[in-house]
Amino acid sequence: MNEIFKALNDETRRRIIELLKDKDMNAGAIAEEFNISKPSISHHLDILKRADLITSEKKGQFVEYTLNTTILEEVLTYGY
Amino acid sequence: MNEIFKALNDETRRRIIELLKDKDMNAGAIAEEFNISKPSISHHLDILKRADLITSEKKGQFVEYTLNTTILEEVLTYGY
DNA sequence: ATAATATTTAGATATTTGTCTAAATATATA
DNA sequence: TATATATTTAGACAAATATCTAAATATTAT
Repeated sequence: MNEIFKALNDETRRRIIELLKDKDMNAGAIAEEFNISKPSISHHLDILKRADLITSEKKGQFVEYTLNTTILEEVLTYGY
Repeated sequence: MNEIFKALNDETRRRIIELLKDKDMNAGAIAEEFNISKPSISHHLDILKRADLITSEKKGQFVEYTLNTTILEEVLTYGY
């Protein structure tokens, strides 16, 4: 749970989550949405992944990221 | 919303929230629950207050802290 | 095979954050 | 008023974090 709050404690990562609510996206497409270098976005994706908030799947040379809605539910029910 | 996630991104502050779910407490009583100096706890309380997660009321020489359940609800419905 | 594209890893750096001690402020009590 | 208790403020410092550039890895296409 610690990892989840840590992951959510960043505007960029919260925006990534919002993007993935609409549709799955690959790392490059996500990076294009920000004025931040690709390595930095990759780092954010890693933190989201470690928190289990997203999952990734290699598709050819791309890596597609998907929101893990199950874990988001867990946060939303935190404390009940 | 930024302030709220920031406030929740700390184990001590989350434990303070849990304590205040049970009952209102003054700063000293809260500090006793942790192996952390009072000034540090005061700092945590300040962060929780800025996030509107708790409120405080001076009662004599004590300062009583109360959980703001309304704002907690906001977090829990984040993203809907 | 070589070159191009997509992504991650490594290492460096500036900023933020949690903690402490010492001092300041506020209230209660003798 | 003087002293004790409760809390916060101020300033310092170490650890964590977000960012960058350069390099490494993986896949596709020529």
